[in-house]
Amino acid sequence: MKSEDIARLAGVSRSTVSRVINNYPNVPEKTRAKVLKIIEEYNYEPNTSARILAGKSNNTIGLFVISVSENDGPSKIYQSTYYSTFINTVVDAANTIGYYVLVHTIYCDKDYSKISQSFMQKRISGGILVGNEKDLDTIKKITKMGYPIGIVDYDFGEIERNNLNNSRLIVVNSSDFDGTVEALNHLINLGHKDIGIITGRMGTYSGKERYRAYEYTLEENNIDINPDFILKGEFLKKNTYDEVKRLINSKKLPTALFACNDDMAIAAMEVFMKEGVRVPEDISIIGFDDIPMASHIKPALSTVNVPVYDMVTQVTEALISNIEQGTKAFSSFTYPVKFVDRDTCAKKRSR
Amino acid sequence: MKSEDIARLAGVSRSTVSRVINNYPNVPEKTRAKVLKIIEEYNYEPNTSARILAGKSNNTIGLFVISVSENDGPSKIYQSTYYSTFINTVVDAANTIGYYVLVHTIYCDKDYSKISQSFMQKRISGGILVGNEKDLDTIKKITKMGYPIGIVDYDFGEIERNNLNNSRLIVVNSSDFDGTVEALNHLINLGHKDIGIITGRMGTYSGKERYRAYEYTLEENNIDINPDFILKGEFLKKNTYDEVKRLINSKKLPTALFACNDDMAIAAMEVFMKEGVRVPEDISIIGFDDIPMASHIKPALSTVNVPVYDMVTQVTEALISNIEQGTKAFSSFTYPVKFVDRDTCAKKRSR
DNA sequence: TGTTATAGTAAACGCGCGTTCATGGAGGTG
DNA sequence: CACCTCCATGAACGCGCGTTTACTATAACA
Repeated sequence: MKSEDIARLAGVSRSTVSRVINNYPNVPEKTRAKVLKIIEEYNYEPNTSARILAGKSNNTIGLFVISVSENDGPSKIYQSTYYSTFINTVVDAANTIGYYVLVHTIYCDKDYSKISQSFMQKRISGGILVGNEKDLDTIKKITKMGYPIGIVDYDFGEIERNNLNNSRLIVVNSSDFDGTVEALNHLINLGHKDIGIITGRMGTYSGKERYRAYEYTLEENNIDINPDFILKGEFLKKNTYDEVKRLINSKKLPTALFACNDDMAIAAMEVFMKEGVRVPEDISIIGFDDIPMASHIKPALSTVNVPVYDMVTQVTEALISNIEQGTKAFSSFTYPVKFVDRDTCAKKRSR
Repeated sequence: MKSEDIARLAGVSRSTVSRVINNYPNVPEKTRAKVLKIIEEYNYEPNTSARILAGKSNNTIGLFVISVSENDGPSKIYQSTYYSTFINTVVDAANTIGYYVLVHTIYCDKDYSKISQSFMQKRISGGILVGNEKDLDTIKKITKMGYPIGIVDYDFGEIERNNLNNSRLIVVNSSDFDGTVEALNHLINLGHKDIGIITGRMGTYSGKERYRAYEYTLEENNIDINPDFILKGEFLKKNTYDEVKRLINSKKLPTALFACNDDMAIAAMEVFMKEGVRVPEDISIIGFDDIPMASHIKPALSTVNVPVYDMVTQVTEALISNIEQGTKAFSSFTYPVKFVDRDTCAKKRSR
């Protein structure tokens, strides 16, 4: 069933059918109704490929979820729960406005080329980058071709430094620096001075920001940073276990630990509790993100709430708006985060 | 940049370029190399729409996540965590074999038409149905058009009853009946006779199967079913709270409760603990699915593990294999589930 | 050397639709 | 009644690529 068939059945020409489908004004109501009736009757749907080829937008955006290769089989699906919710939100927001979403998983340092490839092959109208390290070269390449992209969690400065101000770029961040400061101040107010950190991936913006805020806050409060208290994490539970074990076996334990995300905070708690270190009596813990599980574990995790849903909806809507209006300027949004105190923080006890 | 440009630059005709791209045998190695060099040099990527229009497969499958409309704003993303992991798994499995995935969210009873629409408009090679109630009419329609679809969790019987045996249909189920029987037998072996259930959505296969197993097992063990102990659930935490509260306020409490999924089990536990009913001392609880959170809450939830990752990977691979081979027969897979006893089951105490 | 098989390639058509341009007819005005 | 305007509509072209067909140069053979 193609538009030609509809035309024949309706006793008009293909052009008229096309005009009806695309809501052209200059077709009389009577003819329009006649054509619409046939379309309805035969369940006709125009072929998207042909439309795109003939110059129409394809109403499809690409979502690129950049994750870390795990190769742990089934566990993979657990690790990525956080990013999974991104997908749902983007799809929902886009579908609502009549856009389709083509989802890709990109593994860091491996298949960034899939991104520009998808743009060129599929002629998608725009893309959204979410997850770990976003490759600057890819971003440059895409924007240079004139395609719009939305990025969740990216360094504004990087945009200016690379003269990307006039690109069709949308960046949505959360105020991670402030959130981290707030969380750490809470620990300091409880009397803690020996405050450790499990860092995130330093190649990501939030990873850098959260660590930067850690250094800043401690310095601001005249607290020396103990290098032994800095655990190198990857935003994953995976290697957190070993790092925390090593911390426990070292000479001195901090009295508080700030983890750069909830997954690592939860992993740390598991190790502590298994090794007989009580939370929060012996050590206070704060996470970041406020994933659903944070409020369900015992003790409930104190953490920093990030409005992921709002951020992702925003980037999706802003992207589509950019697609339709063809804006050629960089725009950005920053969402406030909020420290949520639950049951993993306690006053420092004098030992 | 189109194939004509490549042809000109390589000093050959467009046909030769096409032959190179599509790996036709009858083009000498020298010419092939020359063309490939130009393609590489100019980063040429053939236009997918044009290829599809010219008769090529588009290597894209549609994923239709059927969920329940919530309209709870942000909470929506929490509710759907379970299905979100489906998306990731499908995308990963498909991408690995070189297929793209177009993701749609379908709300029950509302936009089933989006499914067939996507098939006709986008000319996707196949589709996967996941989530709540799958609309039989839609399935009939798609298969009648000759398109293959994979379904996770669907009644085999429905296939035969509707003469869909010769359709390109793939169904992947888990042995929910057996799993439920195993879980309930565990409760019975602990001495429980007053066993309640929070049902799932009865329009889904697993919802029906798990309830059927409940009736079967109790009858098999000569235990009368107390209608007051049957709570009507929807697989969501949402209305579970109220149902459980009502149960607590009624004359008699069961000594064990089987929830048709973990979300509802966890919701029930929350209510019980808030109302001073101890788990598992006062009431034993078992869930279904074994979502990540199940093992993290306190007390850790006893539940039935479903190999979601394997099932979803299977349906994706089977679908793509069907697409490429054009098999015209129904095929099905059933995955075993396994009861996992954690900390929410205890012997029945004599009161 | 003449003939036939063969490999390599170019030209042409079609995929389904959007769009432009030309045409014809209806209605209005002088 | 003649002329012009405007609106409805159909014919034709192009989007980029796959494929079929036909042609040409080369190799193989007698």
